[in-house]
Amino acid sequence: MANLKSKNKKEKVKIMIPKYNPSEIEPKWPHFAASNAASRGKQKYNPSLIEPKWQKRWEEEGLYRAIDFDKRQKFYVLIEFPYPSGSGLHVGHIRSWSAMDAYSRKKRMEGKNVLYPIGWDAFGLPAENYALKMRVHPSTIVPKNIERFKKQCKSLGLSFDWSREINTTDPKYYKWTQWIFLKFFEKGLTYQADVPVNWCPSCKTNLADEEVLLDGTHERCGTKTQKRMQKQWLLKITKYADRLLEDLKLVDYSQKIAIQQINWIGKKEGINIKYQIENSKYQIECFTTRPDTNFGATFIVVGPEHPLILKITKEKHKKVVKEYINASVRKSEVERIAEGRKKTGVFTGSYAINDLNKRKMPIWVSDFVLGNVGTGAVVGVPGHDIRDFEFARSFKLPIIRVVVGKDGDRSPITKASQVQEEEGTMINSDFLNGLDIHEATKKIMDYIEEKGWGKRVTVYHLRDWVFSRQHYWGEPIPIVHCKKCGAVSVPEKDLPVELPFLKEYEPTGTGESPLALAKDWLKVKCPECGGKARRETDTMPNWAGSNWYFLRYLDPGNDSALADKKKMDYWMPVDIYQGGFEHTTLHLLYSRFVYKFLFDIGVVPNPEPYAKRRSHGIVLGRDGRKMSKSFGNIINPDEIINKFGADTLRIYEMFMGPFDQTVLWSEESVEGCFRFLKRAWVLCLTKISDKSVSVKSLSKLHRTIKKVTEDIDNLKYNTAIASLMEYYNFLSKEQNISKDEVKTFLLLICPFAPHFSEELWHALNFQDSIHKASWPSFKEEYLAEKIFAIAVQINGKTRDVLRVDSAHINDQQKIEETARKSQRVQKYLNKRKIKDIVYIKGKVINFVLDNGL
RNA sequence: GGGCGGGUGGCGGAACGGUAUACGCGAUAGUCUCAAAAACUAUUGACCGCAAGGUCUUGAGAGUUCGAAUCUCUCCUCGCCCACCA
Repeated sequence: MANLKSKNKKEKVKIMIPKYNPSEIEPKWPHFAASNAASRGKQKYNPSLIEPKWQKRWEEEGLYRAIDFDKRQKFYVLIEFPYPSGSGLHVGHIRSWSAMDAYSRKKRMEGKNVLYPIGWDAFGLPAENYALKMRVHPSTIVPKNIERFKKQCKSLGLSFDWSREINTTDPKYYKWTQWIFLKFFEKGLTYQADVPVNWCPSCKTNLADEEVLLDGTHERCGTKTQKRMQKQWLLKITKYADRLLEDLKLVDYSQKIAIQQINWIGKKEGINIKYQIENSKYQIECFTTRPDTNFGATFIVVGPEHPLILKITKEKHKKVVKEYINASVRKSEVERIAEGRKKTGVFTGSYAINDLNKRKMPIWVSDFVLGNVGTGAVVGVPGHDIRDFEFARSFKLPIIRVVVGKDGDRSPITKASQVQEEEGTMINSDFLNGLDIHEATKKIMDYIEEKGWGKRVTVYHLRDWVFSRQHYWGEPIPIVHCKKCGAVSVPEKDLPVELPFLKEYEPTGTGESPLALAKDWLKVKCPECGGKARRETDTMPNWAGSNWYFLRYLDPGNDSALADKKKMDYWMPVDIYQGGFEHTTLHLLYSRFVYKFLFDIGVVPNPEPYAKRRSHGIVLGRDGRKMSKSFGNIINPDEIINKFGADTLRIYEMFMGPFDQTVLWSEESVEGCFRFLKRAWVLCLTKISDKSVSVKSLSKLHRTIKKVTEDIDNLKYNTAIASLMEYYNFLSKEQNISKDEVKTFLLLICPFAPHFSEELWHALNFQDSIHKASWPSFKEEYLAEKIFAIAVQINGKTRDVLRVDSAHINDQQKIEETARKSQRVQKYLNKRKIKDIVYIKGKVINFVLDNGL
């Protein structure tokens, strides 16, 4: 792997860098052997000839290597590393990577030491399933897929630093994935607990949520899945909930992403209230964010998983309650969805007492109450909660109104639409009467706490992270189970715990991981007592390797740490992280959590891994549907490259629409981009003269520089390309164009079309690579227009346009006079009173007329 | 049910208080050709008009403004994510 011979590599690189001399390399491509810049003008634009040539040169020269500790300012550009699927690169990958490639190239030209790396996220279910389907071992199929991806990446001319390539399935890599797990274990942030999992009764295996279709069936066999409990490893991400929320202030994420994370963490302030059960030693605790409505509580509902149920159920109700519990556990997602909001439930025969008004509230069991939300029990306030209202209606429980909304209606509530309000005043609530609901909430919380009936709590929507899978193709969890010592961590020196090679790796049917079949591998001595012990057989989820991969790029060969501290000091945090919106609440949040943990134990230098995060829109098929084999609308990038070349594909993917929005694929538009490059090719080779550049041309040139510069910075690629096209159109209409203009045009387009521009750059007799050149800068003095077009409006409608020299644009009087002289304007001004004249410098002069006509 | 985005020509989209429809696609006509393709040139929001010119137009409706696609409110509609979250 890439980490082996770093010493050798350095030497090699030295030898491999020849002086950049195009004439020397020409003979390798006989097609160009005799050509010079002038005769090349007759040469048609042929990407299949020039693209492989430059890709080879760039690689030989190591043009895109990032250099540790370089004096230039560092800039770390990160894309989500792909899962190397069997179907090869997707146009969606290319969109994201070309965009960041353009970004990286521009940053390099601006003098930054850019790190733009790539690697492979190759563990996980898709790889395992694909291997099962093809009847090959994942360890043989994964390298093949990687090869294919790599080849495709290279044919696109992406400026990745290949010397830092990583692979999550490499034991040298996952040694550190396991090491991180051990640190979590050591710090008490992992635990094992029974968690509901999806069970396929036909395949006799647990399934990940991704494998269960919306209708609750197993995607591969179509059998209805069931929920059942299984012991799993969990990570305590909830301990970091507050910091994950707070520290969003430290980073620049697009608003959409930040909001989604905030909602996902879902911090809520509320109160846990304990209700005494009548004639019983038990109390039942309910969480609520609306204690102000508690005088309106008329019943209590507990979820079927609630531990107290059978203890508090009266004898004559026990049979019915047990049946209900069993039925609801067996109920699949499908059935729940099919039921919609229809409420079911059974009465336990017990009552709880509301201390506030001594009301007896019947205790019911219903599956609309979820075991893992709040306390698993709710206090029913049917007057002001829709679900409670529906439940009360189904079982004829009393409904009391305790809040009146703005309309002041005090009649009893009979419709769901009358329930719930954001503003209102308390009624029927003793000492709360007349208070605004927000004041009332505060007052009653104080009161309940004072009386000792309950306690304020903060709850989160975020749950602890289920971190184990019963599948083969993942990192083994480095834990040993000993009868005497319990779960013991594998000593650090014994890492990695390598994944044993198993010929048969299909799910076992017992719910245990296939690793349980590796009999020899299983048996170990307990690291603590030396007694007989057994390895943990669960593997990690596919998120495990991607939690920290961006650190490994900094030091891919390190065998004594996940990465050298000094290198992390230099490179972290990631300056911009670009990826799919679908990862906002999973990968993005998880990896922030892991990074924060590593920060706490002194491994990484800062509290947040990504300074900036942006996401892109997905690419849909031409039919407007998601690209998928079953729709037959998948675009194969290789075909596009063969037909039009990588540069056309890259330009098109940037031009197709706003980067952050969903876009449709269009073959015709790809051709349009190809035509653009073809025309520009001819222009650059044929039209150059020695004539000096006109003021008008300079102005257009500098405005284009400004536009492209800013658009790339803001990820507005579609308008960047549009302005390059506009600039081409402008140049093509000029009689003569100068070498300087062509030069700048090439510099501006080179982040998007790196081969095209490199070839023409050399045709213009520049010696070194265009990608080592400096990014062009614009001068304010040239930006200013010489002639302003000022719209003359009558009551806001444009009637004429004046052409005014920039020297006169401050002279309102003169502009007014000229405007009045215009025939088109006079027609309207005639016989009408001018009420007002508004002049906006250089833009508009508006005559406001009396409308009394 | 909740959250977040959108709705502009035949299509993808620009503009985001100041000349709506940049750029590209498509379409129409022409040049070249025996012919076609390619390439090039011109036209291309709708309606009225021979023309000059005029009227209308950014999902619908109201409002703010000298001026609104852009800001505010109401409604319609499409997409994505989450969802019996107490």
